[in-house]
Amino acid sequence: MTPSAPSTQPRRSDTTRAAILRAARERFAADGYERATIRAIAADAQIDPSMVMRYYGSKEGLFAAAAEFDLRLPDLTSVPPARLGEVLVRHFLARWEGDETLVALLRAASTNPGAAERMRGIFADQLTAAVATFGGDPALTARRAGLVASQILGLAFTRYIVRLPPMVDTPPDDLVSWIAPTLQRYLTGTPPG
Amino acid sequence: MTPSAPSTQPRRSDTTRAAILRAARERFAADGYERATIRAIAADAQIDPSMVMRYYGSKEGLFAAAAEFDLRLPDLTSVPPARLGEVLVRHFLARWEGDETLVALLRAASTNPGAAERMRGIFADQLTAAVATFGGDPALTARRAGLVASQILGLAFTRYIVRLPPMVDTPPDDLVSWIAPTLQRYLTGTPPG
DNA sequence: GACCGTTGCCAACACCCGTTGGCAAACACT
DNA sequence: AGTGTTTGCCAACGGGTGTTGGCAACGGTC
Repeated sequence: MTPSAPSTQPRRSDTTRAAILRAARERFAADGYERATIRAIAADAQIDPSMVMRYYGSKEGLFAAAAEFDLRLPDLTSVPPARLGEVLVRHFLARWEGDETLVALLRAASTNPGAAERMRGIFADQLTAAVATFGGDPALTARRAGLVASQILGLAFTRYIVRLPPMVDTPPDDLVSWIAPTLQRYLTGTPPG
Repeated sequence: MTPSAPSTQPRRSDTTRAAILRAARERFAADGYERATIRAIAADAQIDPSMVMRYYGSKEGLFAAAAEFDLRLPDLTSVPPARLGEVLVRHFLARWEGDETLVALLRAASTNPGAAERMRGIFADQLTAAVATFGGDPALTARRAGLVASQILGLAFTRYIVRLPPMVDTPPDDLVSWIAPTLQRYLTGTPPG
């Protein structure tokens, strides 16, 4: 049984656990939740499928462990207010390309309620909190964060999931130049109407 | 066998075919491609699962028929150039709320390669063509269309799939006000850099 | 060396899936 | 009335799924 105390002694099976998690992230990112089978993940990790069950309880539990994620948003108060948009797009692009966990989460969120719930949590909590740090009308922060999420997730969806050719071919720097002003306005622009 | 000539005499089974298609769209939109089972769709349409196979060949064939879709983009040349963004957001929002086909396609595109391919076709063909109608640098039209798609699909993804609370709660008119300037710049703005 | 928890594999269970073939009733047409 | 086609259902097949229990090998502890 998994001990309840956090960070106990290292176990001999830690390498296996890590191999499972890595294979799970790959499969979930490539195939989505339902098409990524425990058997395939176990084969990638070169262990028996029953090991996955022992260490993670169930497929849902494995996904929950594999989709653990932190946006690692930088401290926005130390960023020149006029460059907030640029910093954010650049950060998200780098975060997305360097870690397939977010792609796994994005793919799975379309069909798996738990994944959607986690996505909601990440963007509602972490992003909204970051937006709230630099003041502004509190009644609007949630909406601003939502709009930012819509453009960021749309970028990821078209570039990494659907793979629209223009979005795949455009170099990251060009994407930043085009999209930064959008986020800038969502974050600091005066509300329309 | 399905006759090759288009629009032959109406068949007695047309109502069944339509019922299957309607149920399929609902299920695909609600559950995605893999979780929407033929058995469930048949149960919704109150017929036997084997009927689905007879009329649509396979699950892929059924999805292809259910995901037949036209953006019905208006003629953009008759729109005041300064209001292009507003017209587009409003059109997409209405199109999305009134027809669950697009939601089905969006959900399925995350995990089903065929669905992703069709999504690529719709946005690459129809949207790019519409963007091309009002001139501008031809080398940039694909990129402009891709950027528009990223914001539109991000809006749909956060509002209808992940259901981020701020995106769900914001009234359509407010969404139009916020997002229209984004599309306007992607469509007609001068390229950055 | 004896003991006990850990790690791993094998075989199997129960279930659900897409898909198929055959058969009865309903219909259309002469 | 008789014939051929269409519509529909039933039962089943083959395969893949998540999940479980038991059993051998290994590791550290006394």
